[in-house]
Amino acid sequence: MKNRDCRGHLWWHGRFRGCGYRITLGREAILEVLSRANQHLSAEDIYIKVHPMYPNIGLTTVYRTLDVLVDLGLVFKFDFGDKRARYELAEGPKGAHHHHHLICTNCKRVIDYTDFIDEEVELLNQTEKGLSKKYNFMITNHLIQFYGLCDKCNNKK
Amino acid sequence: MKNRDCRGHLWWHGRFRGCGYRITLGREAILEVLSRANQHLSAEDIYIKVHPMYPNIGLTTVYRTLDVLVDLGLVFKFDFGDKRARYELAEGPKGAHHHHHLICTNCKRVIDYTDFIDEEVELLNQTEKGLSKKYNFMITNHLIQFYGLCDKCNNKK
DNA sequence: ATTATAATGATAATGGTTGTCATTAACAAT
DNA sequence: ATTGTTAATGACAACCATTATCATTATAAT
Ligand SMILES: [Mn+2]
Ligand SMILES: [Mn+2]
Ligand SMILES: [Zn+2]
Ligand SMILES: [Zn+2]
Repeated sequence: MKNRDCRGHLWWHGRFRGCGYRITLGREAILEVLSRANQHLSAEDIYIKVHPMYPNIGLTTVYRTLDVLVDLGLVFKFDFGDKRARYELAEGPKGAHHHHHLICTNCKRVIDYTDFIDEEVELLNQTEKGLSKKYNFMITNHLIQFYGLCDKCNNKK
Repeated sequence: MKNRDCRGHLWWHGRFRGCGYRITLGREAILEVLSRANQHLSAEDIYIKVHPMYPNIGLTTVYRTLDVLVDLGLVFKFDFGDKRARYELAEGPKGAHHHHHLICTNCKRVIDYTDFIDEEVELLNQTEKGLSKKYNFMITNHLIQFYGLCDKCNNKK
């Protein structure tokens, strides 16, 4: 019975209810899968992983729930160049764990990194501030991906 | 008769031939369209714009040519969240014009910005160097996009 | 328990992109 | 200029992730 507060609610229930969304078994199962996963799951990945605990779920519901979660900012949706969207929890019970990505253009491996160097955090803040002012643009989020060859693919050359 | 060198070759012919690719009318037309465009074109956009100067071209050829151009690094392929890929010349006769993007999550407008603040360039270099060492990852490119609300959409609230 | 309606799931449809294959065009060799 | 090799093309079909539809069910307020 983890990740529950004193009223038996999961950490995301409040945010959900606050926006008029209902708590359903399917949504519980999908969020359970997302919070357990440490990879970047596709909609079908999630659909398959949810089946054992909730066999009646439909793939359509997975897509719809993911849309809601993305809208709420609870989940990030990524495009890593394979043809399907990839989803990843934006924040968990322990809080946010924002990170950036290294993507190998050869083997398509994706490496998360959260260990930003100080300069990177500082630069991002300054850049966002500068851009906001210059273009009168309210920045709420960013996507930063570095492409290249991972250690394995680089050694093969 | 612009963008030609003394032998009547367009600027990209050398790179093309060097990789064993042939110069065809369709490819000339597609690159012409790409170099004239100042927006982010979809494959179909390009197909339509090429028609007047080369009516027999097929959409398949547009896709295939774009694949080649992306492989050669002459064109960048982007995903801005609408369902189609967007293409943009990576370098022209005047050289590269790398830039980053501001994307309005409301009206989907995309703003290019090349006027990096000095710190941004410096920080990017440092970050790439740090990541390369830490993960033994050879970085060849990066994608940086800021999401939020553009001036118009922000004022409507 | 009743009620209003959000959510679901089976299914069909959509649409951007890719595969197939016979034909054509590019270009190196002659 | 002619020929031969083969990359490139285009019409068309197929693919497949994602959406739309709609009758049914489950949620939560009353
Ligand atoms: Mn990640
Ligand atoms: Mn751009
Ligand atoms: Zn790799
Ligand atoms: Zn906007």
